[in-house]
Amino acid sequence: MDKQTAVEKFRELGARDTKAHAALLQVFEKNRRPLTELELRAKLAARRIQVNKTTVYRQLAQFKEQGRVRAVDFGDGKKRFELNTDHHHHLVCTNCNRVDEVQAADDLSQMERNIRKNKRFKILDHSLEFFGLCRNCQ
Amino acid sequence: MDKQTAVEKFRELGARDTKAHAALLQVFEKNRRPLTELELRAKLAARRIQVNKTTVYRQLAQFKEQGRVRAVDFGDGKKRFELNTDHHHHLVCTNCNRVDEVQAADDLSQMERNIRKNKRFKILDHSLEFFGLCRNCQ
DNA sequence: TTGACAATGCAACTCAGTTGCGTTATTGTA
DNA sequence: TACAATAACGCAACTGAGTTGCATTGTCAA
Repeated sequence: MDKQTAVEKFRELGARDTKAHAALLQVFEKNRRPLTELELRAKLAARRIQVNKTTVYRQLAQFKEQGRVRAVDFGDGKKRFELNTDHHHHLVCTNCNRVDEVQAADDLSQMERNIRKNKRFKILDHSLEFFGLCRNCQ
Repeated sequence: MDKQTAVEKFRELGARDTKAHAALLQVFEKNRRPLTELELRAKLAARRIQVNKTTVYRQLAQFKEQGRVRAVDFGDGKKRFELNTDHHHHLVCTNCNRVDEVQAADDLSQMERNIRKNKRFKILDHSLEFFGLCRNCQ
């Protein structure tokens, strides 16, 4: 998608180019891992950009709707968001909280075919996260 | 594990046999799917057993510590708990919220071996949930 | 420049889950 | 059976993530 098309789409949606909007996308570009609202605002604050948490949540909802961003859940009661690029899974170190990622191979496709066939369940999405110890914490 | 051993362990831990304790385990036995605190208390209430939510959470923490129960996360901000029996994954219908399960085949073992080898990440646990439409909702 | 309306900030709120503390109940022992 | 130790309990108050209502500000196209 070239810039022209991006701007067109942007306008179509009635979205406007604001400071918080642009800054948030930059933070996501620079930190390619799932971030909480608190982490996002800390990153913004480091750039001397003060944004209210309500604003952050509303931008995130918009990004999600537009498919730019994806929600990730590590099961600790906090929503995390990351750029919706290639499909991958996470390796979460339960000791130092470091998050790495693994590209999604087609390991799951056979499982998904079986589910479709045996359970007649139509899969639209899935979440797969691994928890354990990173190389430094073992 | 026979009853004798179970009781011994129970005593070792200093745990006591209370109404809430026994009733909760019965609810888990009868409803073999992930349940929220609210659902658990509703099931208990149906049996004319009034239990405070604090008590439920404390029992759940104890069950988890003992390995009797496992926490499951569907990404909706609520913790769910189910009996920690065989390892399986969930099929969550995003329309009617019905939850089915699939036995964990060894589909993931190759992925886990690759992660161990390539990332030197030691996997201790993982969570895999599928979201989509059950046969009735398609 | 201006009018429409999207974006923002703020305060108040909801809801899941937790904590402190005084009370009650279970258990092993006397 | 009585008693002391202490686990379990209920209640109220709290925390923290996320949401909502509303008045204000900022952006954009005409």
